[in-house]
Amino acid sequence: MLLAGFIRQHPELVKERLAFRNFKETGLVDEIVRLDDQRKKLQLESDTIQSKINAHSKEIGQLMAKGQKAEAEAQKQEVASLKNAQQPIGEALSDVETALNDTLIRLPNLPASIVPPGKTPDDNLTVREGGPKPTLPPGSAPHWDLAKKYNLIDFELGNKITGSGFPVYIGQGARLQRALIQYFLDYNTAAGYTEYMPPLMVNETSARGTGQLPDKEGQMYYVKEDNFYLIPTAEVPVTNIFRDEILKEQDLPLRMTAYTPCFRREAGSYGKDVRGLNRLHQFDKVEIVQLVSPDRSYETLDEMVTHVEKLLLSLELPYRILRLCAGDMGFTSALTYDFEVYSAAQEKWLEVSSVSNFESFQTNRMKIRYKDATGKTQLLHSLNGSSLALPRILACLLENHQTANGIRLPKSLHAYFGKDSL
RNA sequence: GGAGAGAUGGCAGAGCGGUCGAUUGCGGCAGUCUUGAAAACUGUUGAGGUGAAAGCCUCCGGGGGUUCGAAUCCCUCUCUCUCCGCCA
Repeated sequence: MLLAGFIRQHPELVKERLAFRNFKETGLVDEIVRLDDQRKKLQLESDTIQSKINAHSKEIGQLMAKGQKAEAEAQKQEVASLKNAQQPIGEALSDVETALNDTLIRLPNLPASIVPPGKTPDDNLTVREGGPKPTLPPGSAPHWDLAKKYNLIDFELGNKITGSGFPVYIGQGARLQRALIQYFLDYNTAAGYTEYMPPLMVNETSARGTGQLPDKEGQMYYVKEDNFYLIPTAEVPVTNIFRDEILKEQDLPLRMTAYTPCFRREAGSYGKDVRGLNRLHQFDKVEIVQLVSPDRSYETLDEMVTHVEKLLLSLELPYRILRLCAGDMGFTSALTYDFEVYSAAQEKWLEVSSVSNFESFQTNRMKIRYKDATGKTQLLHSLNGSSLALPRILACLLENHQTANGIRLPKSLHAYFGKDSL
């Protein structure tokens, strides 16, 4: 969440940036300033009384030691009246703090200066395109037909076992999944990312830390018995590794990568958006996360974009990089680049990675900090991206590389898959 | 799931209800010594709120209670360890 101190200092700037994001309730900004004023005032009052109580209590101890019971009793009376005066102030303070926090958590991140204006995906800015554009042979098919033809994925079987959006990968299909995961992880660790295997369920505090709660409550699978959430992305457990930590400057930057299945309820999705591998309730993804000093986060974002771009190039897929407009960005992000690959048979672009800088929005919630060169403790910046999400990559590999006698695999996968085609 | 023990600063580990934000050791940082390093010695070393600063306030797993006063007593939750049960 945003820092209350920053909002106090720049209320108009905050309102302007929130409005740019098409956030309607900019009045919350004034509300926050007002609540924070109250908080300070009440805290000062309460602390002043507490200070007196502490002094009296200390004296009572000394009087008791000297056996001056009568004087001690008099002091006790004094403390009792102070506590009476403090009680309503303390209650008001606690109410104000709760209200302040509840309000702060409703504000999305401020968009970075280079975020393009706009409200819908149509307003996103195409930064660049790359990769080979295929010319499909006659009789070419969308991936759900190819998956059936080569017996790679059984969607109906998934329906039987669980429900829609839970496909079953079979034989070469399963093997290709494994090959992609292995390839992506190796690619990331070669670039200096440390591999993690985190839990697939997280507690409420972790879900709150990365901002899934309260924003996306209904989008996560929830285990009521234990109050756990199934992770919608490895970002959640991996970023939370460093929650409540104060890191040393020489430990930075921290680079993490993790393969996990991801679980999303995708309430409200329908129609051709969910056909085949386009949108699933469970899918595999390899994620990259970085924690860096604030002055380096945008440089790091560019590095991560290049990192993902090279990975896509190695898969020989046509891609484009979009800088998301203010209205299309996620709640927690300051700047996001989406990667889309072209699904040649469907003739549509599919998002396969989303690389974002959250600045201190997440680290403020999670209290991920470091000691800078001057010894001052300050918040780190967090970034993450997919490198990469598997299903749509698989869809595009199948569609774009289909030939009359099989599906050709890009060179980068030959060793991992053990064959050059399927 | 049952029985018992425990949770204190980066780590280890003290702490009679009052002067404890907390003894001590290790680690970290700075200095002395040294050509340099090591060793030794000296000092220093948690976080947050408020304030220009001095200071004041809060935090000893989380929450609640008793008390003039709680790291210390009580309740509760979570977690860890030991034993038993179940089990990949």
